[in-house]
Amino acid sequence: MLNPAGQGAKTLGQNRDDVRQHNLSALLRMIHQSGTVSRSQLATSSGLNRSTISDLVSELGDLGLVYETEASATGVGRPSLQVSASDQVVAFAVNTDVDAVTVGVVTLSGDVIAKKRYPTANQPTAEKAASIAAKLINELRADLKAGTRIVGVGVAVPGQVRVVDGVIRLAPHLGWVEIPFGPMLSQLTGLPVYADNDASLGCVAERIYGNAKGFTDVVFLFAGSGGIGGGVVVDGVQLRGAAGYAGELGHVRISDTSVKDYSGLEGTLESLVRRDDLLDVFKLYAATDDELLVEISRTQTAKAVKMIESQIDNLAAALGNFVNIFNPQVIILGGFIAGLFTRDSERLITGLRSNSLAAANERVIIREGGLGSNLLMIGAALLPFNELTANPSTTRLYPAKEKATKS
Amino acid sequence: MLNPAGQGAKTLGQNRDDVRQHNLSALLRMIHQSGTVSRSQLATSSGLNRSTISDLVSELGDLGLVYETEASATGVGRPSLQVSASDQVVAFAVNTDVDAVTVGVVTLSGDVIAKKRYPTANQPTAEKAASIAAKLINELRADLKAGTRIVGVGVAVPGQVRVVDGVIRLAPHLGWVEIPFGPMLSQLTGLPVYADNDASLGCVAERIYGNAKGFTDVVFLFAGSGGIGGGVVVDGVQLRGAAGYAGELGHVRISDTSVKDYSGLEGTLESLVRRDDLLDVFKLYAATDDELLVEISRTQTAKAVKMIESQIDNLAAALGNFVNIFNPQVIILGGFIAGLFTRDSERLITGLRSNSLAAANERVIIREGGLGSNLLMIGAALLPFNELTANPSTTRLYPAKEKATKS
DNA sequence: GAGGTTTGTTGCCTGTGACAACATAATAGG
DNA sequence: CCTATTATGTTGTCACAGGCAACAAACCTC
Repeated sequence: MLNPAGQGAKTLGQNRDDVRQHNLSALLRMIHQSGTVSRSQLATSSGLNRSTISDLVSELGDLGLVYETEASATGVGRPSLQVSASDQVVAFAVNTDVDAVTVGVVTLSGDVIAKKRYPTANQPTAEKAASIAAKLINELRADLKAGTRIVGVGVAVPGQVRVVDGVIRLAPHLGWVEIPFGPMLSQLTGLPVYADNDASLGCVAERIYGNAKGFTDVVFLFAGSGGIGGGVVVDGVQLRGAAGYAGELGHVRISDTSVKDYSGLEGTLESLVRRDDLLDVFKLYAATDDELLVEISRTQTAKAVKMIESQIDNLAAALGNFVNIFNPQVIILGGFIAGLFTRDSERLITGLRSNSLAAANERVIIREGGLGSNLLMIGAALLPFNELTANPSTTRLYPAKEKATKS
Repeated sequence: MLNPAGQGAKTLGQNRDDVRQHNLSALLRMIHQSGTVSRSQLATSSGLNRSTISDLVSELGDLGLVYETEASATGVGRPSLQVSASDQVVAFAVNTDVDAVTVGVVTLSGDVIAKKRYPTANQPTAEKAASIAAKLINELRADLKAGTRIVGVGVAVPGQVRVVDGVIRLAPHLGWVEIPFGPMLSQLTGLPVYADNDASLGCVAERIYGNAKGFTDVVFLFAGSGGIGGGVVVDGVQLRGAAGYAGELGHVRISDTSVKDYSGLEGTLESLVRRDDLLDVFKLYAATDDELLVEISRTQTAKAVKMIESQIDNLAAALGNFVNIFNPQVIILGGFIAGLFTRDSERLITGLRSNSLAAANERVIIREGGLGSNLLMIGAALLPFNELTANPSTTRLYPAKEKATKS
């Protein structure tokens, strides 16, 4: 069919062929997002006929993307076949951070089956990071079971990424400017590489697998050692903006102060809610996220309490803005700001209410993230998987071993 | 076909029937948005075959929604038939404001063919406003040419509207709280009534007919006597949020000050960029928008200049936030803030740049709105027209005259 | 007026999903 | 244990939408 012109249209493709592709894509997406679904469930939630589902699923099976198993009977009637996403189809997930490059292997069924972290002394240069990532990918690729097929590589970057071509425009903590990271890594690995902002990917991951599962309007805020990043899902679709830089929620100005954040902007959320400030009052010079969370939850020092309260108030002001702007169903907090929320959720909620319109804030749910340390692996892998689910029958897959070897 | 599950999916409708409906809808939307298009243009931009276009357009013609005219030849080859949206199909547009209720008649072809303004002494109650609107609608309906068919009524409200059922949750300037305005007006007129926030509708109108035409990512900011409203289009789709309250850009906090806006929120854009403050320094007690714009552009008083500069700086801070959040292609300014922009565009742009990330702001275009006083009429009429374009063959149309009368 | 070009029209064809009938596998109840 | 009921998978047929090719029509250029 044909996309509605002007309204979110990209291509106005033809019709006859596209119906089939569209339905294949929709089914594969459902299966991917659920991991395992029964055929009958696919039929009811898609509205397609049983016979059509049968036909489409078998085509996905022929493509090696899904497989069917007989279900243990659960109720009256003939038990429906269970359709599962293949775990023979994988994507590599890459996260380039200040202190390490991490690469994981994620299956289409949603599991992180391998992960390697390569610590770096200081911020690596982009060339260094790319070669580390390529090395880890090749190692992990060699360890894959024979028959495994690779969709591609997804990269989660703490900075602004031009999504169309994988160029990193600016990653302040890494000191990277205008780096064609996607093409570089693609050349080194021979695989298609997709890149996006880390927090945006985290948001989508939380929406599909985490604590925002089932919601269509999500605001995600993640605070790490490298400042505060954000991601937004609007009506089930990731907010990207004209060039893919949308969702920079940490750099939203909420105050007149001239304190600068890591990107040089004044009075922003990121400049006022700082991990380092907390470490200072706790007199810690370095700490893991877990240690910091413990400290936030138990401290009673007047000075520390005051700092925490001030950060909660600033966070509340920013969240109020996001509620006015997006009217989300759920706000997901990750990193140490989740600790601020659990420390004094009432203060945060009160502050949020006083900074936003009642109509918009009355039903908002605030939650911690649910994916923990696998967040960015799962998020980054969604990039190649989205390519696959969009075009199930035409996306090229790559073999586990580059050259034929006896195994 | 089938909407991609989870990704912006509402209903997962069937397939076979829907293709036709979908294509009809897409064509009608193209025709509606362009006013007049050639068949060959429809074919190329939709990707459908000539013969299919012919078939679909003739069906739209049978439905009385479009008509074809022979084109004057423009180049080589047989001239393509021009397809135009019917001006026999109309919608009523209603705007309830502090000092008046305005009702217009807008054709599917995009023209405002009639408009009546009914001034009110103070803020009207909702009942009063509904009965005025109904009275004006009935008067305008009686004047319609025989054969005209009515799609419905669209209402633009300065406040938060629950879009699904047309309930006005809060319209601070009007003093309305929890008013089922849509159902009220529907009962009085016997027509389907749709309602939405005025600025959101203005944004969509500017995108389709005004200075944001052709862009997919738009931020719209409108400042009137009743504060500052906003609307956003993301990837060609209006930002609505979970319940339809999204886009309240005027209530975004950008400062620590405790100045309150009309909704009681502190330090927001609306509290800092105020029409009344400008009137004060100009020593005007009341002024039309045009008078105010003239004053803004020509004043040289030190006090007034300072006020204008301060407002520009605050506006720039807010726009910087929106650029970081949405990464839009274009920002449209309406009302007196458009005057701030033309007064000193350089200051505004400099301020915007210092408040946003370079990657996101480097290509942003700032413009005034292009629809003038018809903005809200065109915007409100889009609500019923969207219903029609979504379901061209099933939407019920209403006759101009309620009862058969000899004419 | 002839040739080239673009578009509308017509009849036929293909692919896709719906549908109905039947087969299969479970539960429920006696 | 057998039958009735329910829900699902499978198969063959059918309807329908859009593609396609051939032809006709309307324009331009020379």
